[in-house]
Amino acid sequence: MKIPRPGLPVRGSKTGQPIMALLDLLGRSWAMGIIWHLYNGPSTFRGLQDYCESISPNTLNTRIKELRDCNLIKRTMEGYALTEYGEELFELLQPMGPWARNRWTESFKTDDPNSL
Amino acid sequence: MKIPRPGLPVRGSKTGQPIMALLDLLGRSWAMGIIWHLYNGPSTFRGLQDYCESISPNTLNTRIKELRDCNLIKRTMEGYALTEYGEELFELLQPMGPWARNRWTESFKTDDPNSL
DNA sequence: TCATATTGCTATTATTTTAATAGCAAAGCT
DNA sequence: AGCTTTGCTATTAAAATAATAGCAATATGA
Repeated sequence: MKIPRPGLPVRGSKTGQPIMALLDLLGRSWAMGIIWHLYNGPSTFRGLQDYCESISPNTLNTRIKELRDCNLIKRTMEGYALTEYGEELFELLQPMGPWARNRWTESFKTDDPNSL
Repeated sequence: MKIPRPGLPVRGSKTGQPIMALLDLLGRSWAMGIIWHLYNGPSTFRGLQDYCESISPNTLNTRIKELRDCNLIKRTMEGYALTEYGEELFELLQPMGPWARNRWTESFKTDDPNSL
């Protein structure tokens, strides 16, 4: 699949708006999970495989390549790690954790249809 | 594909941590794009099709169903719209727009390998 | 009332992604 | 020399998505 880049057309958007390219990139299987995991520290290829319980090496490889090409992760001596950009992005994603745990989970418990 | 739910195992995570379920849901083609678009206001099925330039009706349908089941969007008389939860989630996603435009785009212009 | 348009959707087929599995070369122990 | 770890590639199978056509229900307009 074509690697998205801000400024170039991507899957579903001919304008190349940076946000569309970013959503395309992050909306691929495991992309956000990899970023999420790497915030805990560098991880080897096989460490990532273990974390993403059902990813295939092909897919992981592809995703790694894409994320590297897009400046979000890099190789280090301890394995793959977030770049400074990757860390910034993670910090934007981070609030989703508490929101999912607290608010979103709660939405499944409501029987009041008006609240949706 | 199985619809993710906080507390149940999802693609790639047996623990069912809410964040994993959320990342699974959002990491499907067009899911974030649909949420992004609907923040501008309600949109019909065909309006969404136009927005997602290359989505197929099957996929759009599936995605709509998933997002509805997960309490992020709903049907209204003016078309599909974000629920209160969907709006909250969008607001968490929103900062990615400026970041993509300003910081991320900039990362592609750098020739200094040390900055990555 | 008859045609036309819009909407939400299904069906079918083709293409693209992803998963499952095996395995290999290089490097580092022991 | 044998064993492990690491980062992959190759092959095949399954699943997701796209492309395209089209339908039933409701509205609109002449």
